[in-house]
Amino acid sequence: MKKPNPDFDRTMIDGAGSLLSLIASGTATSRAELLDASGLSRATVTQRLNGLLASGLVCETQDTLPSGGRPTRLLAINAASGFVIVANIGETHIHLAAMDLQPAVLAETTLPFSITSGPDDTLTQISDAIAALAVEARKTNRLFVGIGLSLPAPVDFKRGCVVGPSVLPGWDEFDIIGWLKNRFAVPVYVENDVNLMTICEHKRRFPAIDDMVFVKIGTGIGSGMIAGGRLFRGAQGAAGDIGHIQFLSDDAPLCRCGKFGCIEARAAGWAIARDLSARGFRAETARDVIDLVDQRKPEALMLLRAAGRTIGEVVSDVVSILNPSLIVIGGTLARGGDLLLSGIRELVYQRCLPLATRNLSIVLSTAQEDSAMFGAAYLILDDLFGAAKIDQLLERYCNRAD
Amino acid sequence: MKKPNPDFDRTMIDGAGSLLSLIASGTATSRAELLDASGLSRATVTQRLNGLLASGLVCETQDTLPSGGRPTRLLAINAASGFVIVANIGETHIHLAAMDLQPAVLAETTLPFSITSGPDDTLTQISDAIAALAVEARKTNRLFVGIGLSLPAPVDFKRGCVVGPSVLPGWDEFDIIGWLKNRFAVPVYVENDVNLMTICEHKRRFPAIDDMVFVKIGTGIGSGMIAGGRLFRGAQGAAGDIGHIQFLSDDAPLCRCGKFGCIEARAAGWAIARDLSARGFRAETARDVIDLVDQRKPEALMLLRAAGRTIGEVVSDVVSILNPSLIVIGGTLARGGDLLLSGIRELVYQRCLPLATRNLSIVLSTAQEDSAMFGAAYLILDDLFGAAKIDQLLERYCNRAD
DNA sequence: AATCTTATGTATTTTATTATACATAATTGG
DNA sequence: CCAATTATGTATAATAAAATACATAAGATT
Repeated sequence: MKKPNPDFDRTMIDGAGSLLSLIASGTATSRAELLDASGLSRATVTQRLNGLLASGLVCETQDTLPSGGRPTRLLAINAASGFVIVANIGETHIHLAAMDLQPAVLAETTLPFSITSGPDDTLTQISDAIAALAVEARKTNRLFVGIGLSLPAPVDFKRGCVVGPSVLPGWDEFDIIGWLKNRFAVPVYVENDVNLMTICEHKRRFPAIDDMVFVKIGTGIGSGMIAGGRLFRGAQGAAGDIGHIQFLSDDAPLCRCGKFGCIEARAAGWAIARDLSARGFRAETARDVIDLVDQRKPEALMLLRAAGRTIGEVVSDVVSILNPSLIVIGGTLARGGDLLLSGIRELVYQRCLPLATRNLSIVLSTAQEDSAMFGAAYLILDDLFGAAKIDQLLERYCNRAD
Repeated sequence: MKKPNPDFDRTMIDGAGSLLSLIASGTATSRAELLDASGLSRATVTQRLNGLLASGLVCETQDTLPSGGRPTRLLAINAASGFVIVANIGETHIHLAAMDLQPAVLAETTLPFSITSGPDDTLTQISDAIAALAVEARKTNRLFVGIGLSLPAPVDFKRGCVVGPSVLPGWDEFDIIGWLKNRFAVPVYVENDVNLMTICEHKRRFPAIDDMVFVKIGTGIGSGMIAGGRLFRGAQGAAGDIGHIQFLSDDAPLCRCGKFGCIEARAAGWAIARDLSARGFRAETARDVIDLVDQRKPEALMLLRAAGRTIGEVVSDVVSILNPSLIVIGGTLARGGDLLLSGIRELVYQRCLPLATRNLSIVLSTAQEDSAMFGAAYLILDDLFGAAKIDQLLERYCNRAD
């Protein structure tokens, strides 16, 4: 494999990190904007930008901006210059993908997975798959920039471990970042799947919105929050864990957490499936519920609508507390569409103060199955191309080019 | 009045803003730390720091740090070099204070106030009082750095106005910042009183805690949130407005907002006073309630305990959603101490997942009446001495020194 | 008091960046 | 095709900051 540019010398991109960050974040997409945003002089910007262009990390796009005179050439991160590998641990499978810096999928794999597997076995399997994907991705002379892992459990993002008892027995406090860094010399990120879906939804559809909440209603119920434009994780990474908010009533059902009356036990996929089973239907998962809804079974329609109202109670609490400008409803049950949404809207507009709902939208997610994986890619790229870490990344690009 | 230092020349502090910010934020308190934190060279730091010292803005403290050799001289913002004026609009009075940069009170005034006064009249009164305080404070040759206004209503911080219907009729959308800037050529900040109390509690007692919630339980109920070390305001500045979160029951009382079952109608000062009145006591305000509690009237004790549990229901929702590491309970009813606290703790530990309560503390506020005013001062100083605005502030110091 | 240690200031050289001015490039509109 | 217009690169002088090395300060230790 040839190097992308043999005339490349590492001194050419000394100090170019800030420019790279500006381009990556979309703050500056042209030379003129770069001059403005960086505060550097024309000569310096030209010199450093040439370094970045020679390194292959940055490229000029096809498009130009007409300006009345010579058109402005637009700059962008060269998506082909690197790749990330993300893995999403689901309830029955692990999906892995190598993605370029767009991020767009380059290659994928799926592994079988049992929730009872310990972290060591699972991470060994994942590592092998990562290694295979990396070999593939490297064939096009890309730099391996990072690994992202999505888990269906509360995650302490900074420490990179699952915290608290969860659906993943044996993972509590296990040092995932340490384990993976031992095998791969790249930055490793671990995050909860709902948080990653939140990031994906925010980056893709609502990048301009600073305060939003994503609610995932699938087999379980969870949420992620964007506060001031950034994911809000709370003290232990448990922020947004709304599934086990309770409200009591005469018929409060038993939740899988051991308490009575949690909204999960009232409105999550498994709870609706339970209620449908009691009425003689065959239903176990959120998907079964949606299948029955699609068949227009009246009982399923009724239960989903009721679930919407139940969830609406909690969403209205969230709105009162956080005052977001957008609520996005996702997860398998969100395929129920307006059936679910109307109940949520009903309760929110009934319960919240006018001030909080004045500019509030409540919409359905358009995210696909793979949104957690894209979220992981966004998370990695935003962090690595951010001002704080960009110089380390540049360093790694240089070492490769040697 | 003499200038603090006649040998002062504005070119001496060119570029010294970043150093000033580092000192103000406490990031660097010595020359060595300044060198480290700024990344500048020894010569540059010496030169700019000398400028700051000559300007009177920065001073060396009495204390030095023993180091084995020559002791390290510590640096600090010279609290005497400037002043802010803050005003707190309460239900019956407006308190004003001039404060130095510590912040510590230099002079105070109180004005009578009626909630029905319109913004124009009120601001005229406030302005006159500010002008008088400013004359006083300027006698010691200080620079007037900013004005802060605390309001008992939801505030859109960026726009500087009250939003939504509130206890302040006629103030909705009134441009307070514009009005005051018209009269005083200094930065003006407007914020909700509970948010300011939150800032005060955070800065004074828990500066190291990144995620906390302050709950004010007085005549009404409100809260403020620190998320990631910063005040979280939400989309319209209504974040933390938890007083009107409802939960239904057979005996849901009517709230002053017009809905049934809000926690305010169940557990705020006015609601307890209402219940005590129904039992033949004379009680109207939160203070009346606390007086009866102090007299150990069983009915008052019982109602306060019950209020604790009611508030605990909402606080447990807040904990589930935000995962803070600290809850601070303040406001007049917080004088009820453990009587109130135990009910809150009981519900939170009962309802929240162990992960969320593992490292959670729930404590009483120690804040005094004036905490909103100190909060306002902290808000002003943190913003003006922050990296983003420090150069403007320096500019103003220079113009004065001319 | 002499010595050690760490803090702090300063002079000098070297390097990096800016400012300025100008040259060149790539369009649009006539 | 030409002029107008805006984008972009580059040479040069001027400036700011860093690096280096050394000098001095102020306490602790002996």
